[in-house]
Amino acid sequence: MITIKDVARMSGVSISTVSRVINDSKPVSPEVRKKVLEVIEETGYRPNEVARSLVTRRSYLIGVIVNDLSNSYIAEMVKGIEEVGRMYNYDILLCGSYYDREAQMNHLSLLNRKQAEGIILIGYHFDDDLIEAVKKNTKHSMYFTRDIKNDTIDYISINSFLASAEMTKYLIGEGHTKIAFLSDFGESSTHELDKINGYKEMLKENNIDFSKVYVAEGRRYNDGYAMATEVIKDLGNITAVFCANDELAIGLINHLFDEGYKVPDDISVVGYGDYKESQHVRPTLTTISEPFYDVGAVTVRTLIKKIEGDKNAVSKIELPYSFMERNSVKTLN
Amino acid sequence: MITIKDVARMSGVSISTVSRVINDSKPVSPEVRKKVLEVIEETGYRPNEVARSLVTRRSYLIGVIVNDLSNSYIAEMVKGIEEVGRMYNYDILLCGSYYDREAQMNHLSLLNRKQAEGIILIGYHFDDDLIEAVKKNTKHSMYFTRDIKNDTIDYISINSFLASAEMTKYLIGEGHTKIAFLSDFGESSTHELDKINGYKEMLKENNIDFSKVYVAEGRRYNDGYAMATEVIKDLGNITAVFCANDELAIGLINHLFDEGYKVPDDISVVGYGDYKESQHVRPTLTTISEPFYDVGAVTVRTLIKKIEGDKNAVSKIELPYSFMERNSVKTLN
DNA sequence: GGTTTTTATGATAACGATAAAAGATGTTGC
DNA sequence: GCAACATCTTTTATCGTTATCATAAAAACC
Repeated sequence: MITIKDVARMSGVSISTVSRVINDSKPVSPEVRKKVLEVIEETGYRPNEVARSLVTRRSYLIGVIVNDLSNSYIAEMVKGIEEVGRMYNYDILLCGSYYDREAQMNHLSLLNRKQAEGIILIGYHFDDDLIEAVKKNTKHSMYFTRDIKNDTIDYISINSFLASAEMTKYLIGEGHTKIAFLSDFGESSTHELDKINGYKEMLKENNIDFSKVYVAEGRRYNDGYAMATEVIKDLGNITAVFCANDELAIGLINHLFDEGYKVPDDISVVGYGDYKESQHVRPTLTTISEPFYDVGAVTVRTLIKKIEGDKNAVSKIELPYSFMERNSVKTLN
Repeated sequence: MITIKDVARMSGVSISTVSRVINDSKPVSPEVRKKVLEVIEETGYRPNEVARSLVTRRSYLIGVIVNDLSNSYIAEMVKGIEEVGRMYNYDILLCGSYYDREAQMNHLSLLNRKQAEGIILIGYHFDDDLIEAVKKNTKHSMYFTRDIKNDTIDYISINSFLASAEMTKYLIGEGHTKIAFLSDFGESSTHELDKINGYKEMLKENNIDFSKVYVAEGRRYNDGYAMATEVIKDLGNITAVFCANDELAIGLINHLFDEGYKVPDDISVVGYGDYKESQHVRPTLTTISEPFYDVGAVTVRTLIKKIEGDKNAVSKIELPYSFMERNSVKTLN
């Protein structure tokens, strides 16, 4: 390993001078600069960032704790984080925690020891003590999405209450009055609760008495697939199912298909999130588009602003959603 | 920030003693140990890994350079890398390069400066000079998958020639003789070339004269979608299309569907890779299962072995594939 | 032309930890 | 009782940088 010392020796100057050339921090005479750069070029010298970090007290490291990278929307967010983070010269240390609290705690501690300058938590169900630990140990942090009990933390999200209400309104507009909602974890997070509330509120506003909330075991494809048996039982009573996320919806639609029912002819199904997959299934899925890439991008940008001392960095942001009409809803009127 | 110095002062011992307690590296008397641990507990002291790295010359950092994280199979591999890497106490620094050579070079340089102990490249089309740069600057590296011109580098892959031949054999067994192959980048990488060769070889073995290779613009959904127009033109002449990857296949199937053609009734389509999506579409896709999670896991495990000095670490591994029969092929005999 | 100011460079002390050598204390053996 | 040894602890050097301070040389001033 070649160090700054070697470069100094080989160019016949002191290490301070080499450091100056590298960082452009103080004036250096043209001849000396040229010589030093030549030696650097020749030797392929690269400054050791570990040593640099130690003395500058900057790591340019952002830790991302994420439950499951195999979720397509999470991958999309991470992509946004990585890409924008890198634009600002920050590196992304990825930590997969797979819904395990102990793993999350370990990652937090690790990121701390590694001198990470900020932490992004992606997921829904963070325990209070995890959040306390983050607040206590980390200078800067951001969350996606906000959690039910902690409104003091900084987050980027979208207004799921409004989005959900708009989707419900659309279904009503298409002539549906018997609309069920398929929730993932029920009312355990603000985000999910908002969706249910938006749905119920819009029904109320339209003087529709009927409402029904299914609660799936989880939020993945299989959980939606499993719920189809319930939905099939109720086929006479409902004409549409509003699913809390696209994966649930696709699982549901597929199981209905496998049992011989057609969407949207036999029943309409809509999703939420606009995961990449929702354009790749047939029928294409009518859904709410959450801009996951942008969420990641804005999250990391805000975090970097905070790291760099911007006191005015707005840190509770709701990004706009959009409504994506596709082919999974039947018009009844 | 509380340092080892503070802990030493507060426990009334030298910093070396504190270091020993932390690392269990040399004997420390029970009373002293207890006292030090108390102080650590009280103060919430966490050793600074940056400083530690500098002196131990270990970073426990593995860099992953990946073209596009929004590919579901890549996300799955990264998951395997992250999870197994962490098992062995290594951290994963994620670098997205989006098919940009300059970005790849920058990442390489960055990982070097950060003292990464190993690098994993995930993708297909790495330039020779990138690979040269990796070989020159990095002690240890692994690739997925192997590249056409560089057989000196270490990789984990699957035997795509055999896999492709097996799939072709299956189609022939189902009575197909007019089988087309939809390639992604043509013959630009060993991996892709092997597939084409496996397909052609099996046709030859069965004395089938007909062969036809479409070359798509890229390897994503849209590229498959676009190719449907070509396929439709040939509908009288071919009965099956073997796609180089699942995303291409799904795009193709969907466009066929959108134009009123049914798979597998009007034409059979098979894929390659067993991406998560292939179970979530209807019809479900018959395909070759590449164990992406395992590929990631084995890749990182092998890399760690090399880092830790295991001279015998086998570094050109082909993992077993498996054949997944689903519902996208029509039996003709 | 001597003093002051500017500009370029070098020497040295950090940063927060580990590791090797040296020192202090206590224990054992004969 | 003193040498020899084991056990624990401190001292000191080091990792590869940057930052501060000091110094030498050159430029500017009147």
